[in-house]
Amino acid sequence: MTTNVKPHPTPRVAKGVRRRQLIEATIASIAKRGLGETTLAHISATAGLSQGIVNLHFTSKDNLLNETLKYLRDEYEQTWQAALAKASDDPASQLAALLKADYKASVTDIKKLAVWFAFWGEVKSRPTYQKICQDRVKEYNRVLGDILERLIKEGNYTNIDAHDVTEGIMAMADGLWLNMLVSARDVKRRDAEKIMMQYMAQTFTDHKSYFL
Amino acid sequence: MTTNVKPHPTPRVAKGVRRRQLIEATIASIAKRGLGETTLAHISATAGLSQGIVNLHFTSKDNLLNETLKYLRDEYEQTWQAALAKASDDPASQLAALLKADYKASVTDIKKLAVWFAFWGEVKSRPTYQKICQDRVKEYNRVLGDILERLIKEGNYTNIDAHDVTEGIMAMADGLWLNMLVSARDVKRRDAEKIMMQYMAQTFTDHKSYFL
Amino acid sequence: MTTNVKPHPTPRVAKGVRRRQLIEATIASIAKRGLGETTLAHISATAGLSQGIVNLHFTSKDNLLNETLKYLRDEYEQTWQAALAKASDDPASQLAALLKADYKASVTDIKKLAVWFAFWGEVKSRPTYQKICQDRVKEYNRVLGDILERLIKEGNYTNIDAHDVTEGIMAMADGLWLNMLVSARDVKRRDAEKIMMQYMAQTFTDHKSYFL
Amino acid sequence: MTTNVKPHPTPRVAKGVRRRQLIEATIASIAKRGLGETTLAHISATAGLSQGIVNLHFTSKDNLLNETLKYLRDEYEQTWQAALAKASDDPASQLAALLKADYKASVTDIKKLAVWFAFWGEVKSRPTYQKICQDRVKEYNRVLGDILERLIKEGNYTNIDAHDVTEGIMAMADGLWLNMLVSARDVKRRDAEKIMMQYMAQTFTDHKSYFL
DNA sequence: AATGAATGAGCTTTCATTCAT
DNA sequence: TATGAATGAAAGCTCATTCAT
Repeated sequence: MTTNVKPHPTPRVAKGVRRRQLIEATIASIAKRGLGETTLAHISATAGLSQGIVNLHFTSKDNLLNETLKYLRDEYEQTWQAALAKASDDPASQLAALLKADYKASVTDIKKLAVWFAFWGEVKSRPTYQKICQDRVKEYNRVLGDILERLIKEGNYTNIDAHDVTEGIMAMADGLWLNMLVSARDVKRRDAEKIMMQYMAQTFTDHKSYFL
Repeated sequence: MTTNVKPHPTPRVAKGVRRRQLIEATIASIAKRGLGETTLAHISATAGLSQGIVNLHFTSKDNLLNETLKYLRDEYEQTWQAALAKASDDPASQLAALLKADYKASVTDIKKLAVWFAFWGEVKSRPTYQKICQDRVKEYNRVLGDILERLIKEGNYTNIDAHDVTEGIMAMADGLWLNMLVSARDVKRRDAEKIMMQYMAQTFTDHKSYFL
Repeated sequence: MTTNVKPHPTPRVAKGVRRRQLIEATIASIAKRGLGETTLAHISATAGLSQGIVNLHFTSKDNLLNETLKYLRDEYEQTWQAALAKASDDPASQLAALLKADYKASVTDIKKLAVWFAFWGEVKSRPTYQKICQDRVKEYNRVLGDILERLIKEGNYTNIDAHDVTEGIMAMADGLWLNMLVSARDVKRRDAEKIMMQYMAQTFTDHKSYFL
Repeated sequence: MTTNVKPHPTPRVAKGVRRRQLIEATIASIAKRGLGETTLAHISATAGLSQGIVNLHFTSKDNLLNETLKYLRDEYEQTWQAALAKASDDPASQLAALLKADYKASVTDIKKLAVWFAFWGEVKSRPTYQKICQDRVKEYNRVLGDILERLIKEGNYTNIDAHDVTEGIMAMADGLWLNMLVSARDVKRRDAEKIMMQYMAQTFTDHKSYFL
């Protein structure tokens, strides 16, 4: 007469904890398999939980993916804002601090890059993703633009257009991420940072020392 | 055994023509719906052909996607090589011609950008895609590197590292593509070109006139 | 992502019960339509369950068919072993009991015969089927051979070769099954048994009474 | 300017020749892959001809399979009738000749056995197959029955029922074929013949010498 | 007579979602 | 809350059949 006992009566945890656990399982699964091959079964298995768990906590897969993207966006924002808070007030220092934040280990984590690009790949056909991805960039763009304007004014860089350089920087930053993802070429974290800093040094020649 | 089937009115065309037709339908469908939502039914319907047609000509969906990616890679290569062939021999002209090729209408076609990013999004988990994407970049990288080395030597830009600038340019180029795709910001084709050209002008100050 | 789905009223039962239900639906479908025309849709409909149910419980159609064949093999083995257990110890009684077991209603059930032959028809090209079919026969062959040896020794049937008669019996048994399946001729259950018993009576003339 | 020339302008042959060629390709394919896995593509490839060829000559796959089964039936009938024609007139000789014909190499060809069983496996659900298979047996059954009746009368085997022995023989014959097909046990051609002959020797004890 | 590209119904399989436990 | 058996729409792929060449 064997008394049948559940092996793991999964402990109850706070709602937020479970949600974060599932979001992180989602990131892990997308990084491993790609967005297209990621199923709810993979995600719940990665989290060590049961089939139905995602629908319980997120209602639908679509919603989980949206929340995952938002989570990454927020995490990214917090990272650069923290870096900025620590820097001195002068624009060159702030610029260097802001840009270097992109090459912290936690940001260039290849798993997270893979997830970013997975979502970018669907942006065109998924307005929700597009919205979230634009949000990621909007505030960053504004802050970066302000810093550049101050730097241009203070440094008297009369022939430099703040807006264009903002776009140039952001483009190069994204492109360096892509290279880290796709490339067999040796664009590693510190290389990427160096390339970006040289761009700045060549652009703001009188503030070279801040970047190199 | 299976069932009766009605006649078919489709005109016969050469095998290569049909394959290209299907590849183009694939690109159209990915651009419209995303890679994840693109089905063989969509593709064959877009091509105005029957369900089984893809398996007939490409054996499997996977194979069709690989061939589509290769097609884009080859087309891209032909575009920049043609642009280069038309330019004069001096490195600054060649550099300008090479980089500007990225902003021809046929290249920045938003549909094709969407497809590129759709594939990049799966690169991490699909070795075949990674291979093809690396191929796209390899030759370009070599040619760009050579031009930069010549320019640096001729122009006596002693403090510029050819390799780093190569990577910087390629990163910015990809990033500008991404911005064109994701952005609601007004990074349009000519803006993107302008941003890139200013990067060059600031880097190779003595050859400004070649870029602006 | 995929689609909305309505509730489901099916009562929960133990896994083993569901598996057996599906195996029996498989047998019914093969008997009705043949192996070649049996689809998972038929099987699940016969079981009164949904499309996906077979893959849920058996992973693949192939696996379901293998398990179905094993189920028949085991059931057959249990039948003749039970018959043998009930018989007295002397070899002639055991022989009669063993052979008569083949003509019990549950064994000659035309549905099951149809399934056996359906699988035999694929044996040559399906090693898994061949393996299972050989298993069915191996133990039976050994037990029958032992009984015959004892009978030959006790009865002093010096000119009879146990091995050959074993094969002869088994061949005739299978052939009678085939005749029951194919034939419009009146080879029914009791006829088949009579034919087999006469073969035995003619072979073991001094033990006639055990068979007739 | 390459003139495009068809590699093999398939030679035209008489209709009957092409049909037989396709039937033999069918047999080869069923023996190799089983009935369930045999496609028209396999068959036409085996015959070295084009896709549409079967429908051209046989209208449908179903019809081709029916014709294949008839072909085997006719071939079998011709074999045993030829053997009978060569034997002397006395019933024991005729019986021996008739039964031994089943173990000629051309009949026990494992490929053909595989095909027989493939069709038998579908007999229950395919009335057409059943009809043809019954035809195979009907005439044989009549002839064998006649021979046995003559032998019983001449030999004064008062306790032997011709009809039952007919069925017994036919069953054993089919069963031996099955064993040859399924078995890893060493039931080879000559073994099978020996087993059958011993059955006869034990049944018609006064004519032993005709069988052993 | 022969070819083989094209068709499309039908198959197996996958998987987001539901809900009784 | 959490589970996981059950669902069923939708996917990729197969293949008998058709027919312009």
